[in-house]
Amino acid sequence: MASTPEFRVERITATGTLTDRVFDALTQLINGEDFPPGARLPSELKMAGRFGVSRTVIREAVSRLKSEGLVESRQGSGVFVRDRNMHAPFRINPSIMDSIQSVLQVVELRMSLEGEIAALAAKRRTREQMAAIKRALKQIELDEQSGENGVDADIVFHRSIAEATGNPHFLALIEFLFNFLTKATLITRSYEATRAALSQQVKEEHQRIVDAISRQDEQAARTAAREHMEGASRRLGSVDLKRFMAQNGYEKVD
Amino acid sequence: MASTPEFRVERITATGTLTDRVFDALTQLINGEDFPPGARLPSELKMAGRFGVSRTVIREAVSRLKSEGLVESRQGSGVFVRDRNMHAPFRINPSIMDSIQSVLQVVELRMSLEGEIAALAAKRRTREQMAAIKRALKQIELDEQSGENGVDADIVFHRSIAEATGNPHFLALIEFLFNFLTKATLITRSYEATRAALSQQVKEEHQRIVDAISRQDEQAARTAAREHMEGASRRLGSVDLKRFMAQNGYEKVD
DNA sequence: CTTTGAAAAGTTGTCATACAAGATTACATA
DNA sequence: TATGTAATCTTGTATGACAACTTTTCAAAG
Repeated sequence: MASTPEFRVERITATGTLTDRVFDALTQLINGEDFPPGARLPSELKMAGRFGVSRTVIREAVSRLKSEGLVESRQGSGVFVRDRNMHAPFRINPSIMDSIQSVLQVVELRMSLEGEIAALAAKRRTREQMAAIKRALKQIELDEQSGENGVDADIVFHRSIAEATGNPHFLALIEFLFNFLTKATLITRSYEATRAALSQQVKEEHQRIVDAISRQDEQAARTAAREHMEGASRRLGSVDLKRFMAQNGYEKVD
Repeated sequence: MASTPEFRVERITATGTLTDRVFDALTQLINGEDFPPGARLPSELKMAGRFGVSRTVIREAVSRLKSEGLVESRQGSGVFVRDRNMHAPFRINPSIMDSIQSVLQVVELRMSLEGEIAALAAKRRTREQMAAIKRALKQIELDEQSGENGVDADIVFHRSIAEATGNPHFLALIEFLFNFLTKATLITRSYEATRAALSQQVKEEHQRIVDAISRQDEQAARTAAREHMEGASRRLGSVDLKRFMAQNGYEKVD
């Protein structure tokens, strides 16, 4: 019975399209106290009035809120804040990828996962999955010999292991993290390519993972994967990531 | 110099608003071969013509594509498919949460993380963070005594541990997973509440985690957290999740 | 023939208006 | 008081217009 709560039109972002700004403002209001879960947003017409924009802009902003899972709209009734639930996606703000430390934090997340993934893969892999893993490992060598940078093959390799867990969420999450780390990985590999010794090191790390999974030794697989990741992290830390990112068109901080 | 590639208007979803359908169709086209990264989508006017809808609908669909990180638009120039990068969010389709197995897969993901989180927390926690963890543990007991279901306090507890890792991504990811598992957790706790022995069991599991973190024993923390999660998983598996979800208004499969 | 520069055309961003479709509210009537 | 229907409100969609910006075209200058 309570009427639509009043809300402050505060702090409209100064940059970007009007839709961007309204979206940001509404996101703030929803994440704040102004519109708790279940609350109804003011009508599009009212919001247009308050924000001083057209209904078109409001609708596009709301459309994005829907996409983010923050609200849901019911024709004839209104737009309602979703009950803080399972529709909100997991995001990593790309603009944080501007420091070595930030990248390493994502690497650390991946590292944690790779260990568990390897262990689960060791426990559950089928014969077919094992074959796929070995194929992927072989492909890495082939790529190396033919002068490819090896990133794609590397991703296929780790993905084949994630698939062997039998849990699709591991695969999905790993792929998501790859999106962030692809370029960083490329760094490492190309860096390594200039040093045969290091490349050999990586090869051995890979082989240890595969062997452990092959003989279904959970603990060894976890350890091998973790060591591989730690090695990657160490190698990554030794290049000037910041300069690399600038050269490769990474986005600036907002 | 190549002209805008032709595209098939295929398989427009049969349900939902026009915006939903166009969004789905465009998503398919982008994920397929039709619009590779870097490609420019046809102009909004052309798409409106092809799909047989107004430009309004196209714009709202594109607005959602932007929100998903699939495309970016440049005024005066066009809408371009982003090259596979870091803007795509990680999602778990809520509609898969309809079977016990699916829920357990998410639980397994969380389980893997909790172990690593506990280990990292043991390694890095500050004195302040340790105090926060102990406060959170105490709050769980208080809530239990005052008859609360304890879910909120439980979340705060695990969150305080994730914070102690010093890596914000762990916290963000754990919170994301909580969104899926909150109700499932509630199940377990309320189930446990009816059995003092089980509740005691959980209390001991919690205590072991805290102790290990307190004395900065990485391995013990990992083991304790993993055992706690395995226990939760076991307890979760023993209730009729499907019926519970139906009673608690979980969404139906689309 | 090449370069230059400005007009023309194309595209996204924003506004305004209108009506359709569904939901809610108000109110007259039984 | 209960009921059903009209009035009203809200979101969904369509259309037309113009602003802001980019790309293309093409004629004039060198």
